[in-house]
Amino acid sequence: MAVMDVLRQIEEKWRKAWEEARIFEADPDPNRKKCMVTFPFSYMNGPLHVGHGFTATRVDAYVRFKRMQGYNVLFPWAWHWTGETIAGASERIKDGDEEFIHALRDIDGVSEENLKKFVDPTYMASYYTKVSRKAVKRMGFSIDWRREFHTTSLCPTFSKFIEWQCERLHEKGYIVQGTYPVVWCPRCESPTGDHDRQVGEGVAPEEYVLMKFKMGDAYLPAATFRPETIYGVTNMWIHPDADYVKAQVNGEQWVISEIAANKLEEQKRKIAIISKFKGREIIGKHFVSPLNNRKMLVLPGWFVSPSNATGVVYSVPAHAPFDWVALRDLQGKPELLKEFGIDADSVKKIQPISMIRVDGFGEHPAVEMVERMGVKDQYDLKAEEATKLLYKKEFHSGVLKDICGEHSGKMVSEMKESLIQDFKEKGFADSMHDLPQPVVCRCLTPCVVKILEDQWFLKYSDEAWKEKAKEALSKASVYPKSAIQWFLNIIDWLREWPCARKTGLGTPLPWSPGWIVETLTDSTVYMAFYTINKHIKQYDIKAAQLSHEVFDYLFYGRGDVKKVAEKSRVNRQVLESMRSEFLYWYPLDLRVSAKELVPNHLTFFLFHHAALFPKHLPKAIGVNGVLSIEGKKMSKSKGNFVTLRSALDQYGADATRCALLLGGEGMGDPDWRSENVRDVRVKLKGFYNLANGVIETAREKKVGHLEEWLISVLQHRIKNVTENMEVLKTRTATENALFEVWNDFRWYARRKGKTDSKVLKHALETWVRLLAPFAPYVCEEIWNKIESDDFVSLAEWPRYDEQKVNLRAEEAESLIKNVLEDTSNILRATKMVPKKICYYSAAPWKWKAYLTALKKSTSAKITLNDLMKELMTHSDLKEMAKKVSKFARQIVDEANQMPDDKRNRLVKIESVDEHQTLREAESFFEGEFNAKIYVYGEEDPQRHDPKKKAELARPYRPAIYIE
RNA sequence: GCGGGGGUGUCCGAGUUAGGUCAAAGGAGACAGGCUUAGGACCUGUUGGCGUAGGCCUGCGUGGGUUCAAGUCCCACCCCCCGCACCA
Repeated sequence: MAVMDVLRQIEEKWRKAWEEARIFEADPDPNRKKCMVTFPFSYMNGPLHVGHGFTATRVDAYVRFKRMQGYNVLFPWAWHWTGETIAGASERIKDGDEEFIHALRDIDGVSEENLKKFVDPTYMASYYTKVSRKAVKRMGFSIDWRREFHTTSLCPTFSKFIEWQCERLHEKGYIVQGTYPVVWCPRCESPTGDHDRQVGEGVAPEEYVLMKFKMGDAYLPAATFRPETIYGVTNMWIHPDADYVKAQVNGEQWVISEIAANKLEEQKRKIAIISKFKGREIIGKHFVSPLNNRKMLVLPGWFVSPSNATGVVYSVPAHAPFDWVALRDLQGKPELLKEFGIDADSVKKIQPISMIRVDGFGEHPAVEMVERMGVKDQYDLKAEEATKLLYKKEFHSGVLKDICGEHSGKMVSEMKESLIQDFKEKGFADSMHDLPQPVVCRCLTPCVVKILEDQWFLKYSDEAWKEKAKEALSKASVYPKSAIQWFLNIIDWLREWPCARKTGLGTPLPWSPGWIVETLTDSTVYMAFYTINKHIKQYDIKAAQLSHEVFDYLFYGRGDVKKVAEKSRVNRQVLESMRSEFLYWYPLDLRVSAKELVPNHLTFFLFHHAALFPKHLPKAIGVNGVLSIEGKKMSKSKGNFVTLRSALDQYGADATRCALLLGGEGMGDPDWRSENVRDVRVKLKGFYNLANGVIETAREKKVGHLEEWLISVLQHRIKNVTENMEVLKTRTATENALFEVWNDFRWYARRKGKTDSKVLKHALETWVRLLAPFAPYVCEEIWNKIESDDFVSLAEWPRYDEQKVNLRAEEAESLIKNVLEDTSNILRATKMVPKKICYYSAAPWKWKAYLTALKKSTSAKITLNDLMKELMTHSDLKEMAKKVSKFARQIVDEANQMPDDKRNRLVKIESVDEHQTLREAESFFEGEFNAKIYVYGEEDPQRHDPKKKAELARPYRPAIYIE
């Protein structure tokens, strides 16, 4: 039968068997230690892919491992429907977005019939939930499905839980109202996030400082990021052909571009247009500096963009390359000024005013920069680059010169904020938000910045809350440890987080109609809901019954059960059982996610647990890398998107699981390569065959050296896999459980020449259990053939048994490996075809000297002198002092440099019977080298030793002679 | 820019916390042999270079340094990936 068929049948068989036996359903059991592990519910706007599979398989492997260790393990599952994306996807289908529909049809495998129904977001979500649930089951994840749910008001009982959660946060002052600038689509009437943009990904609103220069009865609010340069102003730039307005802005008259006036209306300004005109109409007029009433000219600047901030720009030619080039353009071409009726001389007279000192530049950095880079004129693209470079330089290392009044002598980078503050207080400055680059919504509408009022925020800026989150973090184990610093940085960096939106699926904010709880907010403490959802479903408890009092009782033990039961009409015993179930399972023992959730979900998870469940803080957090596909980032549009289902169809569950697990651990990004997965599949089939062979042929009861060796090394594998699993090093664990053990078996077979030992079958029992968390299906099948009665999924995890460790057997085996290697090496170097190979084991006195040296070097480095002194206290050695001293010279360095654990091991086992060990391996060596093997003691008078090799023998290093 | 993670042999990928067992696990690929004969199957071995005796040389991003000894420690530099907010 083909590989796939056998494995597929096995999978089907055991998936059903597990389901029927309900072995993954977990109920509280006070006699057993519990372990609750979760995987973040995934968003159902598409099918699960192998990226989900990677993290989830790590979770399941851990869960299975813990279950086998005897823990009462709960692994629940749920689905995330909250947010705008599903609704947005439906919208795109309604609009007939071909590219999008194509992706759903070809990658997700959605039928035409279903596609039509996708215009209903609820249908879409439930469709993907159904498909994904099937894939999750096929993967062999050991889930208690009785606790399953999905989010949003479409699951009213869960919605009630979210309401409760929000109320409690609100009460504690962690949800507050505030006002914030956002990128806004006027057509969609909602904020436009990065993913919803056609143009302008990554563009965020920036706050421009507006320096207000008086011009007649109005102000020219010039927009800048560098308000400190006001000390170097020489003139104003206005685009002559752009549309400007004079407008009443919050009680003042401003001259700004018409576009700017519209923008300001979205930013909480009261705007009344007084007049409209082209820019040229104010060119040639004078304005004054707010600092000292210095009079300056408004000049034509064609580089000015009316759609950037106010469309009014002040000129600092000493420090701004654009300003200098534009001024130079006018000075060099007086004819440009004619049409504006400006006197060319007065423009010629304008000199750059130097006001920042910066290393590497003289008086006028902008002038130098323009010359260095050869910027031709204000239309030259290099002007932009020059501006950026100089800005950076002056910001980081610039110092304000004496003409800057009270700010003189200060570093630009250090005084900027306080200067803005100061100017605003004095009424010289104002500000506005704008986008540094154009942003266009997916609906093709250009976006603006809108100041949103009365939004609801999670107050992550709260210092006390941050402290609690950090404490929660410090109490949790984090795997890998290197993620801790990242979490700490994120906790510090987090500020207000908008926690409600106007559109999309979700739970309405209970106290503020029209707002819907945002997706990251409703996914912070929902794991607590798993503990009680079993009862909610079992007893058909309705949402209306789940009042805040009920949750308060369940989670906090607040109130009188009798009254709570009466009021909610939930049976009292049920309530009590829910309460104790929560107390049993919570806190969470482990939550694992990909690292992309560190800056948001996982940190929020900590914050919210610290706020709502301070007595039930998560015990551990696992973070892993993000899976790529054939070396590239997974993406539907690029076509390299692998759904879990397609992986299962092609490779089966065990291979998919193992390939994912072997892909990586820690924060490194694993890679999915179909070639690899195929190889893993073949490997697993090989394992299956090997195991069957061992089971069928086992009959030899005799336990010899090699059997002892195998059982001994197996102990190290057990220890290794166990220790790595404890810290979620799933890759290392899988690698050891699959390949390293395999190699042990292989070496055994090679040495022994046959595989009919019962010990081998016994070792297989251990091996199968070690591998079961990773490849549960095939292991279940083999286990069944060995044991027949129980599930390997419930079998006892192998225990490291120090009694079974046989260091002497291990050293003896490593001696054989070394001799094998040395012999091969000699054969390679000499290109001989051996007829006869002689091995000479080291003489007893050498062993004695060797062990003396090792023991002596345990505590401190030894010298040749010291060693000799000690050796000479033995009369037998003293008789052969010359030989001994020659030998001692050889071993003193070896003893000193030997790693401690190896030295300890050798000291502990005293010595191996080298001669005997080699004798026993004679037939093995004969088979390997196809030559006659002779084993002698180095001082054996009968030895065949024409080249006098025997005396070279050292402990663990027999001398070799080949002919 | 800020923050996090990385750069290892043909490729993937351990090892770096505690320097020596490291020419460097394991897997893949390649090569050779077996099996058997067309199957991308299975088993075994080899896989940095050199070498007529178990050795030597070169090597873990680059350049320095510490040490008897460095992939592992210190300093400087270069390069790659990821996150940076109203979005799941």
